[in-house]
Amino acid sequence: MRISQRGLYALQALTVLAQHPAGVVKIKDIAAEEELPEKFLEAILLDLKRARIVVSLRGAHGGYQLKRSPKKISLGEILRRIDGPLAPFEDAESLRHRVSTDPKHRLLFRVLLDVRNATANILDHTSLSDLCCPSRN
Amino acid sequence: MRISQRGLYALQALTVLAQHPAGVVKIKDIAAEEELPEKFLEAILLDLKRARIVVSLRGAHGGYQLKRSPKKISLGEILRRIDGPLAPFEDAESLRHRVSTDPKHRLLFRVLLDVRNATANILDHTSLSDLCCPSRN
DNA sequence: ACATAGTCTAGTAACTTAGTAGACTTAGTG
DNA sequence: CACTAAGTCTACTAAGTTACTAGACTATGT
Repeated sequence: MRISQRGLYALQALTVLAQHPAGVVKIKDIAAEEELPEKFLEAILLDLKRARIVVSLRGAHGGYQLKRSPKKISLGEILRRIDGPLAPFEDAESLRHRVSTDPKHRLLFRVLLDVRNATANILDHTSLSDLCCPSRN
Repeated sequence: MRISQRGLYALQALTVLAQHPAGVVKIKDIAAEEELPEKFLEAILLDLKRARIVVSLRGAHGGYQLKRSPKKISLGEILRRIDGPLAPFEDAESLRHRVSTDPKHRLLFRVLLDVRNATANILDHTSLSDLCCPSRN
């Protein structure tokens, strides 16, 4: 896997929200705090909303907040949503179809699967709260 | 990190070479055996040659062979050469420059570093011989 | 000299990424 | 009710990357 700018921005934005557990935060404020391009961030937050990671309030005094406790939101969940599967290869299927013929390929696939699992293990066991407030875990 | 077609092809080609320890193998034969686009493979092998992973012989009866024992060539070395660093982010520097300001970023960087290390540990400890001839390790 | 096989330079079509522009909708305030 | 602040949606685009291909060149064995 590879984390895109989009993915990185998502993580940054969500840590900002994690640090404002009380109320909603405006896109503009998130963008300002983390120095992210506002319009781009807009699209990212919309995506995170559809993924039910954040909720939004429209109109004056609107903004975003986390839908769940930061403890319950893992980096794995976020990055899978934004950047797709955590595996080091495009899609498992195109790899898997080669596997049948040659035992070499099966072994290679196994190794790449191990890489994915190692990555997922870390990312799925690290939450937003681990990032922004390690004291109050 | 993300393994490109190029990286995958490189691994496939090298396992073919690993299975012909005796002599040289022609690009055409490697391409045929693994069903890879010949001209593309050509460029990849040239790259692997510059990386001193394979050696070539020109002229009639030319071809490629591994420069070292398959046991001594790790997937990490190959993929780093073809696809760049094994880390899940573009370049460490652009991430590192944010780190200074906010402790959040330091923690994020740490997690991503853990991912890279986990990936590297697997890939650097798996060799070509692990892929193609697990019996005679 | 001729055939065979690697080398090198270029280019290109398709796709992805990282945005931007601008109109539209919703909700609070006076 | 008008105004304003804020999210939503559609569409576009510039730049870069990827996965190739074409074709001329060079080296080697017979």
